[in-house]
Amino acid sequence: MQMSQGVEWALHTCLNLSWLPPDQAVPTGKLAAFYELPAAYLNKQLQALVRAGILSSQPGPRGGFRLARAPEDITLLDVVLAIEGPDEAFVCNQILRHGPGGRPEVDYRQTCLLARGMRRADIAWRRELAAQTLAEIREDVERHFPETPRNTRARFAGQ
Amino acid sequence: MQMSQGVEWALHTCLNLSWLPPDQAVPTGKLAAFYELPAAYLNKQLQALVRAGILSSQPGPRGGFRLARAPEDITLLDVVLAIEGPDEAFVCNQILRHGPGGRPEVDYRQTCLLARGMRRADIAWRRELAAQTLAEIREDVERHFPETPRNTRARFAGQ
DNA sequence: GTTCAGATACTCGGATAGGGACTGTCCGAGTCCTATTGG
DNA sequence: CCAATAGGACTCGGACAGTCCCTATCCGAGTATCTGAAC
Repeated sequence: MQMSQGVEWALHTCLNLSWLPPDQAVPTGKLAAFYELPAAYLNKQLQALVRAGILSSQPGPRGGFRLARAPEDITLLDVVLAIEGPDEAFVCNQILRHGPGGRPEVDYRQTCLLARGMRRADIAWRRELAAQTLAEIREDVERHFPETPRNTRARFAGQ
Repeated sequence: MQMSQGVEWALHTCLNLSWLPPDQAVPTGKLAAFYELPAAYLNKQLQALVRAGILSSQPGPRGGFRLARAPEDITLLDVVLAIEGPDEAFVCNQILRHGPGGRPEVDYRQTCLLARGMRRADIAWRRELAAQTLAEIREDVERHFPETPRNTRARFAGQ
């Protein structure tokens, strides 16, 4: 099991956008050049973020992507779910239905205690991701690396 | 991101084995027939459990698989890691290294605050899985479905 | 000088190929059981 | 009757194809800007 690397791209890109003025749109090319990523593929991830309501897009000259809402209202879980989809990692295929005494009308995704145990872990994972907003991460970065905001703005302002 | 369905097979199989006397070995064919699973593919998953020290195998007639240690010493995390591998879901590819001011000698898997946030969630997930032992799950099942142990034993004893 | 229309260049969005991992299957190495034969 | 041996059947373990999703790319639809001319 391995998460798509698009998650990493999306997280860093959203964090970079959080340092820019809210009305500044950045096109895919500049966002990709920041980390030397393939622009067309990054664009695909950004589309998913737009569909999730995390980014807003604008076509044409002076167009690009910007944050659709405040960094305080964007959690790590929001970004991860936008890229990876809403389904949880462990999917219960209800093999108990094919076992001895299996009833077709029972929803074993709810009753199976193993599925419930896996769900408990998934909930803990989501709770931890939902507890971290983009604004908090940004503050942490500014505390540890004070020059990052200025460098980021300069990189996107240049040209 | 979706977990291999072999995890579900492995979990249920280990749980079934926990109801049998510790010296009873069950071959792949019977374990697969219990849930109508493809025997050869289930065997592949059981091999992984043997390599992880969760099951022990014995070839030849009267051979098969049995739990290698007590259900109290087998956690859900042990089974999941045996099938899925030890790596965590989010892998930090250190794209900060290719960004402005990226240093080749820095290990960004440790310093990147986004990677750290994702790691926090992964740790919470593993902590929750490690907190549930196979023995506790077994007791829960016996409490909710008292006839399950007898049915399981009968199914494996029959023939 | 101002305004309007056309052309242009730029950007997003979805549709289109390629590769790796999960899924599924098969056959060989090793082991235990059993039947037979000789004492 | 007992023991040894040879054969057979059974099981695990790793090696071999098929399929789906992630990766990567390209081109068309739409929009803001710029230029030029007309008023």
